Amino acid sequence: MVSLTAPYVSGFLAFREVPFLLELVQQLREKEPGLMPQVLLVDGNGVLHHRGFGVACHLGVLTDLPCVGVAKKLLQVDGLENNALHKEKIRLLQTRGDSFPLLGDSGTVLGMPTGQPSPSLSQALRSHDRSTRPLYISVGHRMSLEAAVRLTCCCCRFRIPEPVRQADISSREHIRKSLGLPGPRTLRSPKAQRPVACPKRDSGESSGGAPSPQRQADRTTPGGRRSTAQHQVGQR
DNA sequence: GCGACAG
DNA sequence: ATCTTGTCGC
Repeated sequence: MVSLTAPYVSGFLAFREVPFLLELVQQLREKEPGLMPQVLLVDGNGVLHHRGFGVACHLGVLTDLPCVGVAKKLLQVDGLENNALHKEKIRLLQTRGDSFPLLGDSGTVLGMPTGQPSPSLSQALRSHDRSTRPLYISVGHRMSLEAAVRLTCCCCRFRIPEPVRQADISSREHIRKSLGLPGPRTLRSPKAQRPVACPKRDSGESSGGAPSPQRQADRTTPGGRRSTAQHQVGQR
């Protein structure tokens, strides 16, 4: 269990979560090196970021592990917009694995002018046949966008890649068992709501024939927090 | 008032 | 992220 102190500010997610993710990787490295994953699926963006360097890039550089940014919402940056045109493109993704490149209008890659058609470093991906909502995959560290998209898709039993999904589920369970037991909403009684604690405000992989390369994700802060005035409770 | 808003 | 309301499939 960890206690997050830095507030969540869009564009600065890494400053809030990376210290804890890094510590986990380091502990794994010294205590269970055999379980060290070959790649990390990070709940957040890689280069699809205001400054081209999201949490997946931070963690990748600090751990020297290949990282993939897996976001559930489009970070509208560099001219990218979740507008009608974008939604139409999403609608055209027919089956799992279908994707399209997200190309900003800056004409730069990682902030460096190319003077050439900029290669996309992120894509919208339909990860499952049964889910219309896409995943926004972006290069984090030491992996091509193509490999990142394929790997992510191969990890999807449902919309969210299993490593991220399982981390999410277990972390929420851990929080539920420690702090009160809000438990998942039953959806039974329409009027069963807990009192509000806080009034307002605060308010490179498949080498060899050995399949099953990656595993382990990182995924951090679940939801639990929001009790005192700002933020606490992390997990794992 | 309205749009944005990775988690 | 969290919260609501509503729909659909198993």
